[in-house]
Amino acid sequence: MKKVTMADVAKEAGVSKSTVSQYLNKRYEHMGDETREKIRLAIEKLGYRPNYIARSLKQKRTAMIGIIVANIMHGISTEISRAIEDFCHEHDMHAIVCNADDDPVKERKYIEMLRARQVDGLIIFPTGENIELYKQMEQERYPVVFVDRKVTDVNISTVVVNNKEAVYEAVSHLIKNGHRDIAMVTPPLTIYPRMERVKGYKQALEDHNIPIKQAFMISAEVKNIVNHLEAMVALPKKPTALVAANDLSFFEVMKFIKKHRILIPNDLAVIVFDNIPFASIASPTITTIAQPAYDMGKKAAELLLKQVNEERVDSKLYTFPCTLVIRESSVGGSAKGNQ
Amino acid sequence: MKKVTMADVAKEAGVSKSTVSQYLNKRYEHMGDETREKIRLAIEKLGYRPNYIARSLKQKRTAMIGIIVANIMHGISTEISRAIEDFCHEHDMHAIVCNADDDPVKERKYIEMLRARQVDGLIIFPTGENIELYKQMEQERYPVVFVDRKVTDVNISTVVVNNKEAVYEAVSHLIKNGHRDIAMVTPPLTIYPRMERVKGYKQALEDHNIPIKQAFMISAEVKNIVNHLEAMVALPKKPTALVAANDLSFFEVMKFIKKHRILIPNDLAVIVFDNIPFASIASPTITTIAQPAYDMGKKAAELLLKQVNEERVDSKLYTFPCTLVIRESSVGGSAKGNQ
DNA sequence: GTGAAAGCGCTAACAT
DNA sequence: ATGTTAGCGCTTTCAC
Repeated sequence: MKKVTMADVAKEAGVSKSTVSQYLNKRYEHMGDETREKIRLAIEKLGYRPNYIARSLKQKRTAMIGIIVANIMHGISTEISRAIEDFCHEHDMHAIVCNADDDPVKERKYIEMLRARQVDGLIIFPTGENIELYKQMEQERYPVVFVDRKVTDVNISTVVVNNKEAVYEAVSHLIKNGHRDIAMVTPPLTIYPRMERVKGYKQALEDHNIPIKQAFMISAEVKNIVNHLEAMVALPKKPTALVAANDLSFFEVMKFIKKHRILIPNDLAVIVFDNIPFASIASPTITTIAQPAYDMGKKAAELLLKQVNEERVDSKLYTFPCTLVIRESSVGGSAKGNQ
Repeated sequence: MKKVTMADVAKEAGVSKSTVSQYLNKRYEHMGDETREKIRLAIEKLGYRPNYIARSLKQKRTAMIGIIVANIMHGISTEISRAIEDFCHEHDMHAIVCNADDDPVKERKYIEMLRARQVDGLIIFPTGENIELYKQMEQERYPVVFVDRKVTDVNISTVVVNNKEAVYEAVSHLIKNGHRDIAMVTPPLTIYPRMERVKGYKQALEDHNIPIKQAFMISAEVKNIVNHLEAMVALPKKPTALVAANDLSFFEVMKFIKKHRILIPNDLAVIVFDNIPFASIASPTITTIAQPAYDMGKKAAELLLKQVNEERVDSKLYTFPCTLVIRESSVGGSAKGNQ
């Protein structure tokens, strides 16, 4: 584990450090061809590798950004992160991903850790709880973009989807197919997207003059969802359709469905918010509300890099539309199966 | 985006930089209580955040390690990475993950990029193609651990599973359940684990006096697997059971199964190498060969951190046993379904 | 075209 | 118990 520094290369090549530096930064405009060759040789001979840490210290720029996802278990986080990374690589930047695990304390820790490591900016799927910290970054004009969740009272560029409208469309689709007893399953309504999704659900029912039944509206910790489902199907009137507000709650629904040998879509039509991996290859297929992860990630990265490059960007909300990916076999042509 | 440096804190607190440095490194053994308090106040007042880049330059240690996965699409990579990260965090280190995408050129690029960023060590799921580079790191005594794949001719600590034995066990299980026509599906046999898995398959058949049929042995690029399956079921004698060598080939098998409305396990018993997310909640359930991802990741991280801390570690091969997770409904009690 | 020198923000002897 | 000093490896004026 030897250490070859620029000084060693300079000495070996018989030039000065600054010339080597020029070479490394490909500024060979004013550089003799033979000097250039000497340096190339010296680098190769010594196996020299530049130290980006030292460079960053001087340049005040690491060419790294941080991504803090609220919860890596949500498939959508990974998809968006991948898109961000791709965009970064195209611009010679690197992204480092951290998982806040839905914990504001961890979120704060990661924000501080990444900033201490001098990342050039941050893309955050905010827990929403560290308002003071968000505000401080806003005020310092530190480059930040929020994704997935809107935070009130903070003026930071944000990329989200049209949660409410997308669920509205999905529920309307079910209604159009004859369903009137439609359940919704969601983790606790602590964060913005889930609240929006429930709004869309309620609005759709309302607009079609279907009363909202509290019993069909399950909002509980993931580990308790199955219990609530048990209670729901014990009712005299069972739902014929169900909307899961995200992948995690959907997995619980699947466990339940499997246990009770419920058939999709005959016994129960199912729609999920989120791309479920293999939704299309599983039997039965599952209708999904797909978020445009790639576009969102790309947009977020683009907004961040603009800020990093000191372009003036006024913070606004970018809302992307979801797509209802209808796989008819999962929704059924009618609600008769269960009556 | 102001910049508050240690000097500012020192001035504000009326002490010297070194005292502030001591404070930050929690070496307050020999520090007056009121000095300590003055510094705390100054830091808070100025909103000072230490610059880890500068610290790293001096200390020659970044408290970061790199993970280079061969292909992030393999679920196992993610699982092992998570375990590595957990272990790192317990030891106040951070891990940054890169995806070589099965491309030796990208692998090389990432190795160089991460080393230029001065990561303290590397955990690599090697493509196996950059032998010279591996050897160079070995020779420089740069801390490296390989995971998942053994590389011949390079003396680097490696963590793998007992691929051959695990498949042997799985195939024997099928045979015990009456199957004799057992197919194997795998991506191209370019890398170590796949070759081992096929060896286990062949060995099991041999030991049970079942002739190996070339037609039942599909080894093809993922996108061509479905075509090969089509050809296979067009044969007069179809297999009654199938082993998929990894998750990616399994997904292809699932597409095929769905298209032809093949029932598991009645028409075809299926076993997959790799934990398939939701194998247990999907209908039908799938029997899997589970790799001990957590243990592997932990072991790899442990081996690496030992090297980072300059403990002498002799490079050896650590082989972890897999578990055959039998979900009977997916394997069937007999092979009669298809005859 | 190339070199000398002054830092970037921090740590770690060594003084005091 | 606190301050002084000399770098870490690189970039970047500014001379020559």
